[in-house]
Amino acid sequence: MARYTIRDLAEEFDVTTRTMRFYETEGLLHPKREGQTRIYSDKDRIHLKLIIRGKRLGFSLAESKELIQLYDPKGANQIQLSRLLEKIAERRRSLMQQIEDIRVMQLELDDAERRCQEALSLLNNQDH
Amino acid sequence: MARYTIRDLAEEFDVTTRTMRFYETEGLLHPKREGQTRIYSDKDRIHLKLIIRGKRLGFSLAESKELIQLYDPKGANQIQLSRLLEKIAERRRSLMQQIEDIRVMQLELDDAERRCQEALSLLNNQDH
DNA sequence: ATTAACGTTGACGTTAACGTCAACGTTAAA
DNA sequence: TTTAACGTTGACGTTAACGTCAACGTTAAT
Repeated sequence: MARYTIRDLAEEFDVTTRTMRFYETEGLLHPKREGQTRIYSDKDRIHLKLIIRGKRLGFSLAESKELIQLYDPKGANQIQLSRLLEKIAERRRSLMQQIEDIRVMQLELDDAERRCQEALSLLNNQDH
Repeated sequence: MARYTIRDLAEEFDVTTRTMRFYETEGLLHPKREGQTRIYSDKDRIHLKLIIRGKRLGFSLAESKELIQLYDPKGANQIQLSRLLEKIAERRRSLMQQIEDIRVMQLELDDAERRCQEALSLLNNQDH
């Protein structure tokens, strides 16, 4: 089992230590303590990675918290498990929507780039 | 040229009229006026669509504003055009990162679903 | 022994992206 | 004609996700 300081993980994932402590008060990380000092495990590291990736995909911290819970369904009862499965399906739909959004946006970037290039060559022709 | 009221577009894109006015003060929409009343064009509608899609992809309003500007590079000078091309490239990188994030997250959802199903069948076996 | 680097808590500030509410004008139907 | 539905501006409130700062403790090197 690896041991990380708050700074180790903060630097690895390019967040501040303040952010790490904030995630803890929000129930997203659960480091152990040695005296006052926080000690993070591999599990905490994985959770942090999920949070960061979630952020890149536009998820809120509350949503990332749900994602983390999906990761570890031990101790859930039948009702909770069904709800988890629903959330998984919901997440899948959201991701598929995002893929479609990205596809469309890429096409639009193609257009935008073409228009930019055209405008540029127009300017260059005027120069000479 | 189509004409839309604030409510038309608000309902179509499921935002409030307050939000539409807010986007205007932020320089993202530019409806014409008839008296006091706002009249939105097809162009405004496209802009709103870009904003909404941007939000689904986790972009801020400031970023969506940039996207809108990419759409319409007329009147930009050479320096601005180069910067636009840079932004386009930057957006592409961001989108590719998102696709990779989605791919990984889908694999993790596969895992999570499997674990949920396993936990469920365990519970069902205990029942009987 | 004293600095420097790192850790802690707690209180308060900040920004984005709206929501809420009051006070008002315009048009359309009953 | 008055009430209902829709529009407006302006001021202020709210939430998420941190940043900033003060005041303090611990360890490690000079």
